[in-house]
Amino acid sequence: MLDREYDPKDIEQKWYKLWLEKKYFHADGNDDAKPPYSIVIPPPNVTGVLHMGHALNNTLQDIMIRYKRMDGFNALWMPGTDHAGIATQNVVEKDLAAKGLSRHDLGREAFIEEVWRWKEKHGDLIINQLKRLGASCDWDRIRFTMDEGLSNAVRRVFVTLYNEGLIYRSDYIVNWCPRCHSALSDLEVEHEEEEGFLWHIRYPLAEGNGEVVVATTRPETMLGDTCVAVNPKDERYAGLIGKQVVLPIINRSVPIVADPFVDMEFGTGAVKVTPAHDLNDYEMSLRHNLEIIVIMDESGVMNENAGPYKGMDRFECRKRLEQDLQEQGYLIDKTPYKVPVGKCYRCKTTIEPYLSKQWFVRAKPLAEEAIKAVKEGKTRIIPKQWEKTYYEWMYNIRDWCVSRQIWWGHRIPAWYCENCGEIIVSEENPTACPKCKSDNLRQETDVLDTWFSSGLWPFSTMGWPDETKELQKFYPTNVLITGFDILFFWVARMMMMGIKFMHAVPFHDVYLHALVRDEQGQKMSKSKGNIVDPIVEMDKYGADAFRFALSAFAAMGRDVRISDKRIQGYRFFINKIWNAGKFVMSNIEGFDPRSVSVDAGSLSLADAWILTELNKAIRATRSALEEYRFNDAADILYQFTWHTFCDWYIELSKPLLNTEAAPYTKWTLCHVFRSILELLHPMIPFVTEEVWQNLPGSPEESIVITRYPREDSELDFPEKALKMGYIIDIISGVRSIRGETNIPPSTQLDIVLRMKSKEIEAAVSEYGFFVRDLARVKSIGLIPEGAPRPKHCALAVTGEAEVYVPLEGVIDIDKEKDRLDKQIAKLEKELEGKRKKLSNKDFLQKANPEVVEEQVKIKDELELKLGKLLKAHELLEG
RNA sequence: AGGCACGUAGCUCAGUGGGAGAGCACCACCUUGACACGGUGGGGGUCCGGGGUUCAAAUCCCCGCGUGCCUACCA
Repeated sequence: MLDREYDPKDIEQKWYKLWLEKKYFHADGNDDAKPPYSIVIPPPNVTGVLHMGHALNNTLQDIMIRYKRMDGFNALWMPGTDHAGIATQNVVEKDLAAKGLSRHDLGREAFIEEVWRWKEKHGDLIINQLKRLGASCDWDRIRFTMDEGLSNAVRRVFVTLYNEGLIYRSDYIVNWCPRCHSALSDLEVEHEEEEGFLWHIRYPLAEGNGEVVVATTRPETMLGDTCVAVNPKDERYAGLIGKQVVLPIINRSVPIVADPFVDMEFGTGAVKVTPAHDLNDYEMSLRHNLEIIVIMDESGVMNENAGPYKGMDRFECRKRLEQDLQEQGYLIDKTPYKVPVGKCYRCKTTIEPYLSKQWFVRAKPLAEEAIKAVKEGKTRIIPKQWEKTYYEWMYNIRDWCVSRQIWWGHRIPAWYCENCGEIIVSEENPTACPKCKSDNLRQETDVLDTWFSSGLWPFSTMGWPDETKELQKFYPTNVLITGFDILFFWVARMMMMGIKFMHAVPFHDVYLHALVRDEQGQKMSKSKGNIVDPIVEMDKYGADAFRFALSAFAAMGRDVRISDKRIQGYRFFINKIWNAGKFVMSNIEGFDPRSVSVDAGSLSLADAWILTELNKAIRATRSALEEYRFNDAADILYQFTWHTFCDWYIELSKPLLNTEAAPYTKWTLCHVFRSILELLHPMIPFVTEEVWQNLPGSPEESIVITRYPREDSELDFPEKALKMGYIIDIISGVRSIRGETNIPPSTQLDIVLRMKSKEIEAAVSEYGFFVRDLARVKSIGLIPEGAPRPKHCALAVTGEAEVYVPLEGVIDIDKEKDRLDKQIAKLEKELEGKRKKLSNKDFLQKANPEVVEEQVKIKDELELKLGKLLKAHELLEG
């Protein structure tokens, strides 16, 4: 028997523990009887804490995997965490800093050990939070991107790509974070517009009196200028090309060159060129064989090439330089200007374009295959609108900078021979240079971008490069569920790597869900203080309510707006289920569902109706889940559970439970309610298990492994369901009159019905008690069609009946007149539109005949209803 | 600069060619033996503006206006 109120806390823990003990979540690699179904988790950062995005993402995955598991699949949900190079290193460095230490104090090896210790200590926090959410991952298989197996995969991939010329090492301008002291890929830079300035600076000619004025948003880079460029077509500067100008302050002479890249319209049409600190300038320097001068160190501090500014931070330098230029008369103009600025996605520090030697993946050839796979439908991107974004990025893909100057991560398997300069890239640590046999080898200190290893996730987690039974069975995975924000970061790279190394796409479907925002649609951030903490929500309302809220809002627009209040709303839904459970249980005590065999003949109208409705709900839910329409699935089940089952069927069952048909009603109550729990289980696993366990005659030891409901044609009774529908309409009609004319619920009514057909009249005669009970009616009179209408009555017109409620002595007749007036006005407006449409010759000629027919039918119905209402109004007059 | 979305009831959003919908909020009534975390009934909308296609447009097309987001080597 269930407690008075539903209390999630103990119940959630109890069941999750049992599910683990029973190993329900474990997918058996040797089970060949069931078809496989697999999902790999987007691995959260090992240092992470569960946020709303994780909660949404993992709830959706759990819904799919639980659904498929129940539906007879060998379902594998592969879990794990990501080592998150920069993020994790930052966290541990911060921790050290609190003790007054830097990573350099420890040295590389000791620092890495420290990170591992940190991981051991805090790494399972987010895993436990996922368990709290109810995630049914196969925890026996949990992986970490730095595990030995996965690290081997990384090495294999790196070496293979290098040997095929798809990885190369080169000097290039990269996005440098002066705070993280590392290069970043293009994707790891966030672009923002900042309020800045456009400075106009005078560069005097080396010989003679002329000058060239350049415009720049970053005056400090002037110190590294190696030329000034103008457009060859620009007549203003035609005579100056080839001459020298002198850089103010540092008095270095640089040439004026002509390059078509220069936009004549912008600024003065003359560009200062700083090859070491700007990508365009770098490329221009290659075209003109220019000198390259690096003016900052890796912390963004000016170096010896900056002359008097050496040792200053880049922004301090800008200020001082501006002052000096001003004083010495070189600064001509300074106007406010919106400047695009790149920021480090980890620490928001302004990125410095910086010339350095880095490792790159040649992305184009890999991208081509990844594009093809989607074009050919081998992988579907859902919703489809994202396909275009995917193509757009893939077509314009640039080489991927994969080296990072940090310590935590997969160290690049490359060695440099100190003797002959040979580069050795190998899976095994080399002992001697293959070229000069020297053993004086130095290993590359850079590590790989975290996304490099994440890109291998769908197959590295399954044991690749070994040929495992898991790979054979579960690769490609069925679906990847993730946020659209990492479409390029992760999805695109898994596609490239999966196709390259497995010769098959990593997943058949990619479902991209929205980002979670706050009530006002704002991105959640600590600084805004608008963070909704999943753990807090689960503490307050339970994991089920929280999960249901997430699935209900999953596909609404592009954002998921979550608020405490909405979660509370679904908490009420959980409680509703609980209470329905209490009702069902108390009424079927001692009843064995297996003692009854149901058939069309034995079932009452209400039983037949709800069973038919159940079939509809099953069909709709399944198709919603198959198409990842999580919100639809949630809506359908919310509606069916609350309004169809609780509001109508439970109420209808009450009178039935006192009749001799009671066993059938008990059976139906039990069957439908059990089905509801099973249908809902993937979304709200805990409460459904608790209630389900209390129902008699459950086929399995847990709802987790019971069969997901399927449509049952044996339990489909459309004719009876239709009749039940008519009776429901009559009840609604009476209630409506009662409500609108303010007849108190305590007043028992006498009503008179006039039915369209004998058949329905018979049904109403047999099941009049439904109307009496649910509409609080004392007596039901039946009059034949064509018989005179009773006087002083309120009228409700349904499809199959006219419902008369005598009002004399019951309420104010005028109120009923008002009510009818309103309905008449509404109908007349509608009718007018229809008549107009149907008198339009063009419509009759050109519209689809079925449409015309339907419109005529609607018009007839409206007219009939209107006629009855007008008549009723007349009768009220007396 | 280009791209992708979005603009429907007070709020959050469904609906995507033929009778304007849901949840929450609101109003009225109701302590009926599953549930007041409840029940019953109800009010509320120039479907952003303008033009076009069509017999018919919230729905398709174009142009505005507004709002998000993504991409980009605009000094």
